[in-house]
Amino acid sequence: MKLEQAAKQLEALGNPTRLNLYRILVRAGEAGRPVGVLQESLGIAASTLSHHLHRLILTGLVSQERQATTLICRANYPMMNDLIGFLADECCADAACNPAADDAAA
Amino acid sequence: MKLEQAAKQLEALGNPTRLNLYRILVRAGEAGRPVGVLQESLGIAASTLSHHLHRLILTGLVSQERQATTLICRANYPMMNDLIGFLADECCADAACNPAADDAAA
DNA sequence: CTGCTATTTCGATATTCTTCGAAATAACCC
DNA sequence: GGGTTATTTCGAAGAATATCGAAATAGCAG
Repeated sequence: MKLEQAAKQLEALGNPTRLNLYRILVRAGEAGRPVGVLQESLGIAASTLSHHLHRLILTGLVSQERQATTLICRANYPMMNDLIGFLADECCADAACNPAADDAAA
Repeated sequence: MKLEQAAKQLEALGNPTRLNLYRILVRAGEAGRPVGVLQESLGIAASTLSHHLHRLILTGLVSQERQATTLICRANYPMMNDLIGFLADECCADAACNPAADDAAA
């Protein structure tokens, strides 16, 4: 079941607009970014941005928090780390790129 | 430009069938797997598998080598490591998930 | 409650993806 | 060359995606 989730997250990041968006959020750190600021940064229609944000939120890669009328978006770092961990585990599971992982692969 | 390539690779992995396929290849290690074996493992039409393999090959995540009539497919580990590196760099660029990366982010 | 700003939802369109079977190609054996 | 197995390319159908503008909602200020 983990594979399905990983695929969804990878798919979410596998679109240039969303990857760019996600990168901005990652670099924004804890402060996050309001939707409006993201829209100006990306130069796309508000509805398009909303659509992409929704997809990222569905996979758990991004979270939102209301502050009055504006919505602050933040990257969900633990989720990203899980995803990187999944890829790394697959990659090194059979010691192909890291001989030291041999034992763990069993 | 790196972002475009990363997005393409993430998109390639962001499909359950392809992610599964890629995982099999990753776990197969240096030995790789013939296309026919992959087809049986995945239980999909040969033409469908060929299509997915083509996409993975286009992104550089998978390579092929002929051995007589069969084609051996292998995961391209360095490419995977690059991709993981890209994600990790974005993730830790602003020290949000790893305080020690502060300096590198400047 | 009225108005204002921020954001989402709706509806629509063009593009891309996924999947398959049938036919074509590749490499070998005899 | 003829036959056999392995794999790809072709052609097509249905589903999903990306994008936008217009209209609807959310939250606050008076």
